Formats: sequence, structure tokens, C-alpha cells
Amino acid sequence: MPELRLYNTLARRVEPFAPADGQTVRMYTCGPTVYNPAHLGNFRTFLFEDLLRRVIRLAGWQVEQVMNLTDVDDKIIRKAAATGANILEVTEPFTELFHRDRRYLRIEDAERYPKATEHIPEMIALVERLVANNVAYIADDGSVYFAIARFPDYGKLSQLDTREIRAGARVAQDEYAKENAQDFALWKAAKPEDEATGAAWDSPWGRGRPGWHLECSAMAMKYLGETFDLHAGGIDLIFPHHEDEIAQSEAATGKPFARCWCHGEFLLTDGAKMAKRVGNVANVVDMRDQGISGTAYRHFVFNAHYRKQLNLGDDSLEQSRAAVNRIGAFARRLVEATTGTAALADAATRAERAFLEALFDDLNAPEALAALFTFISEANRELDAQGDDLPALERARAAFRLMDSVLDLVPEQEVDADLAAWVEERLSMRRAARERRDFAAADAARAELTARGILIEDGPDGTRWRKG
RNA sequence: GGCGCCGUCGCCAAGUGGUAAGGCAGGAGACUGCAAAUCUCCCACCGUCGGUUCGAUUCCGACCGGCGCCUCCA
Repeated sequence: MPELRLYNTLARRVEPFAPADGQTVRMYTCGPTVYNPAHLGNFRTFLFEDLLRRVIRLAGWQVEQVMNLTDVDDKIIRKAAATGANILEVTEPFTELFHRDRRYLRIEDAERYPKATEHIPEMIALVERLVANNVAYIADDGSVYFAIARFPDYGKLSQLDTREIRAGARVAQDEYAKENAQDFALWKAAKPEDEATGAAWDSPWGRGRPGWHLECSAMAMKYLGETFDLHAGGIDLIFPHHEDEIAQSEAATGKPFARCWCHGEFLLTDGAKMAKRVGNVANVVDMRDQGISGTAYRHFVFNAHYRKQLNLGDDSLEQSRAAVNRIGAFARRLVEATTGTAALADAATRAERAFLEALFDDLNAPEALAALFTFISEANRELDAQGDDLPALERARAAFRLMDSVLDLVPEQEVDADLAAWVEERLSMRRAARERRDFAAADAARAELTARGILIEDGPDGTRWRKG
């Protein structure tokens, strides 16, 4: 088993990775803000994290993954206020949708999905520690800020120069009385709309709500400990979100926060970052409506390295759909095969090795995919050869199982009973026609099937069908 | 202005100091009643210009082009 190596943003290089206790990888992944459907760009990151947790298990460790759900923030409050609703009424439907979309993409369940609103006491306690440690200060209106000037390590993750934020970069307007423009809110004093939407809680500093960065620190430490193994998220979170998490966590505990930080690059569309404000977002439901499977999107995402920008083009998903169909055809063939050859076993062993090496080398999924496809070609050739080596076939099945346990790319064949019955009827008509060598009638039956998106394959043991 | 990334076959995309994975699409053939699936074969000198080197797509520099972060953001 090769050694797992990951790019650690903190060190800016690829390093060996292992959990501190040698057993369980404790990882925190920043989840969605549930005020909107998560788009495909968001899901690129979640898919990268899904790959990460699966590879960690492949390395022989257990995973304790926490993904937070941000269910209180400016946008949620604005949306709730606009309709006179409570923030919960805004966030609940989108929380459900997030999980539905996630499952469509076969993203495994994290061990926990804590919500910010259910951890207010933990957050208040954290702010109190920071105030006690004299790195936070209370403004006149009851807001509490973190003073970055009192935390010397500030900037170590993003490596941004905090002494001067230059002209050109937009600096936040000073809504409140901050000592330094870059100080960030730990606790925000309640405004009327916060109260109106149920987004305000009692605290030692008066009514208010937590700052965004605070929730991740509080929940990560509650479930994973003050120091944990891995913290992942999108690359845009490096600054300020993760930088601020480090500041407030380490200033409170005096201990390192996350041991390793991993960040996934963006998804672009039409050459620009996919983002709501750019107006180029696509959602999982859109994809599903177009008949694109979750596996096709997985393939598209894994076909590029997670630290490289990836552009979603017009036919990207079509290409991936075709690729994934090839994998599905092979999976079926492997199930139905009855024997193999010595060369098949050899191909399986080589494929596994190449696959693991690729993935353990900073999650090189494209190369792992290449290993899979090379295996598919070689195995198809050997299966054609009609050998008599049964253990070799088992070896091949095991290798494929291993690879698919990480990539999870075999497209589903949802079986609609009515459709299946209709298809079987056409097929038996076609069989009868072929037996009397009435090929015109046989082709007509096939044309009917094709028109409904059913593809058929004649084999030695009869005809097989599937949805295209 | 600061920080970072990218430019490899028609499209997507790995990779290496000694002449380049894989997928999609395409071409020729085998198999098939015809298809489909599968198999065989074909299909790139790695943005431009310099430098380092015995040798660079791979290192360095410049330039051209594209993207991201520095503000809510996966």
C-alpha cells in the first residue's frame, strides 16, 4: 500500500498524511449555506471531499467527517424578511434539497451535519474565551470583534500581507466601530430584521447572532477536538473564512487547529467561475431533467485534478455520459462472465497498483480513471479470449470492485416495470421476426425501442437491453 | 498593486529532463442478417521567444492569452 500524500495549503506543498491517532481521520468540511439550491460548482467541492473520504478509507483508516450546514446568515435573513418568514422556513426545504442532490451524485453521508443555529451556546462560549484572552473586543453596539493585530500568526494560511490591503481590492465599509478594517465579527448585535426572522439569541453582550466564521470553529472543535486532522473546502474559503477560523480557534486554545488544509479548485462555466452573481449556475435538478446521471457528473469532475480549474462546456456531460456507459457495459460483462485468463488476473493486479498509486499521490483521479479504462480494455480483450481461469475472473472482479468503491461510476439502471414489460414485448416480437428471417419487421421493432431510448445488444445468449 | 493557477490531439484531460496516459469524437478493418457491444489498427512533437543542459513539453526568464483570491462565496 503506497503512502497517502496530500497537498497541504498551510505548507503549500504535497506532504505525507496520516491521522494523529493512526486510526481515525477527523475531518471538517465546510458545507452549504442553505438559502438556495447548491449548484454544480458547490458540488464539485463536495465531490472532491467525497473522493477524499473514500481514499482515506482505502488507506485503511476510518473517517469521522463533519459537514456543517450554515442556516443563519445575511442572505438567509434577507430572504426570510422579504416574505415575513422565520429563517427556519427558508432553510429547511433547502437542507432537504441539498441532501437529495447529494445522494443523486452518490456523495456519501458524512458522520454529522451540525447546524449553526443548534450550536449557539458553544459559539458564545468560544467568544467568551477570546474576550478573556484579550484578542476580542466588544463594540459599543454589542457586537464582538476579533482583533487580528493581537494574533501574530494571522495570514499564515492565505499568506496575504495584512499590513496593507492595497488600493484596488475592496475593503469592507466600516459599518460598526472596528479597531481595524480587517477585524472580523465574532458576534453581531441584533438588528430589527434579525429579531423578526428568529435570527437573534441572548448573549453576555446582548441580543445578537454569530458571525459566519465562528460556527465552523465552534462545531469543529466540539465534534473533532481542539486539534484535528483535516479541514477541507473550496479554494475561495482560504481567505477570509479559513484564515479567520484559524485565528479564532488557535487564539482561544493555544493549540494548532487543523493539521492539514485541503482546498478544491473552482468549476467554471463559459470561462468564468460558476457563481450565482455571475448568472451562470447549473443545478443538479437541471442536470437530472436532462437525463444526465449523477455518475456522469462524477466522471466529469474526477476526470480533472481537484486542484485545477475545470470548465463545464456544452458537451462535457455528454462526453462523460458516454464514458460512464462504457464502464457500465463492462460492469455488466464482468457480472455475466464465467471465466477468465491468466493475463486477466495480471491486468487486474497492474490496474490496482496504478490506481492506488495515482489516488494516493494527492488524489490524482484522472490518472486513476486512466488506470481503470486501461484495465477495461485489457479485460475486455481477455474476456473475448474465452479462457478457463476462474480465479482470474474473481481477481478481476475484486479489482473492479476496489476501483468502483472509490469512483462509484457504474450508472444506475432504474427498472420501471411498465417500461420493462413493454421492452420485453418488443424484444420477443423481434426475436420471432428474426427467426423467420423477416429482418424488416425485426428492424422496425428495434426502431421502436431506439425511439424510446432503449439500446439493444445481441449476444450469444440472447438480446440484452438498456437505457441509453 | 499583492497572492495563486493555467495554456498538451477536433473536445475533455494526465504526465515526464531523454522524444507524450486515459476518455469523448473521428477513420479503416473483424464480428453481426443489419446494428449495438467488443476486438484490431490509425489519429499530438506539448502557447511564443530566449536561456540552462549532451538533451526540455518537463527547469529559469520574458512575452502573449485565459482564470481565480485579496468583498458574500464551494
